Amino acid sequence: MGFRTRIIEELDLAKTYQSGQVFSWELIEGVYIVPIGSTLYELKQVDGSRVEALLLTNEEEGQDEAFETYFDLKRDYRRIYDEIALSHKELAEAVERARGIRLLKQDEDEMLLTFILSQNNHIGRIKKSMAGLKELYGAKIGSYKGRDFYSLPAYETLLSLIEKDFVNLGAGYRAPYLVAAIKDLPDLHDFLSRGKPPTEALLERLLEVRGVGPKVAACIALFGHGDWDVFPVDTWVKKALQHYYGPEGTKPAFIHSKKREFEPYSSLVQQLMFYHMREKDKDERRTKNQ
DNA sequence: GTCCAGGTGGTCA
DNA sequence: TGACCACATGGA
Repeated sequence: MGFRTRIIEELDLAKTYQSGQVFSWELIEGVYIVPIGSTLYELKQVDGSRVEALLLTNEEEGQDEAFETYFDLKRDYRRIYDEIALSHKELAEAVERARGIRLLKQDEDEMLLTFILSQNNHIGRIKKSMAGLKELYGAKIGSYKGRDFYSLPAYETLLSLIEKDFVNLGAGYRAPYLVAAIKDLPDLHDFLSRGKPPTEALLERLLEVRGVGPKVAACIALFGHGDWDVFPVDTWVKKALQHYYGPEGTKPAFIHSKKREFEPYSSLVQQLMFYHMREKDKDERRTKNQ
């Protein structure tokens, strides 16, 4: 089957790209090159909310379904954004700013490695490390305007890597965490092969991986497994909580009760808080430097 | 030079 | 539990 081009509604590429959930896209001369498994797509924003997708690699069985899963195409985001703005008035501005962001369902192993790498790190450096890992040890899946794209390395290859290899990729003190997490992958896969676990059980299992704490576990559950009932709290979401709810906004008990209020969309609320605070910060820096 | 980043592990009270 | 610190790295 497969398609040459298709249109996606309710998707803003730039916002999604900058919402801190995806580290594998490349922005090249105004278009986004998006790898999904071993398939490569070129995505172009045709208007405010519509995107045209073009297949760059060979047609393969099942890739349409993979594409739909990746972009979460069955969910009605317009309605969900409206609902969030309606039931949480304080978030209205953040909702309008973030509208167009979709929550991507990405490869679970890639999310594990990516978010272990993300702790106390910058998005640009996370991207660089992951791109280097793929380029050095993965398989080439395609190219665009002279730029080559690579898959995540095979498990056997990952297993052969040592701490030094990850240090060379800029992983810093997280290198041993990555090595340990890779060793844990077969058992993790075994755990998951018994059927999709409830979010709480998945989080609990992920927390057993060295270098994975509550925040990283929540991100893996969300972006790798599509669990929407999580609420990852990082430095930016902390700033947002303080911004909206004052000093007690960052207390664990308060966060927990807020998360409950945001359900079943707590993950999307978290995402738009993250995006809103970062964009607000960028705006403030821009005006300051004038 | 200093600060900070999609935090976590370890220690101590 | 909660508060504190160290952690490797490089861009702003």
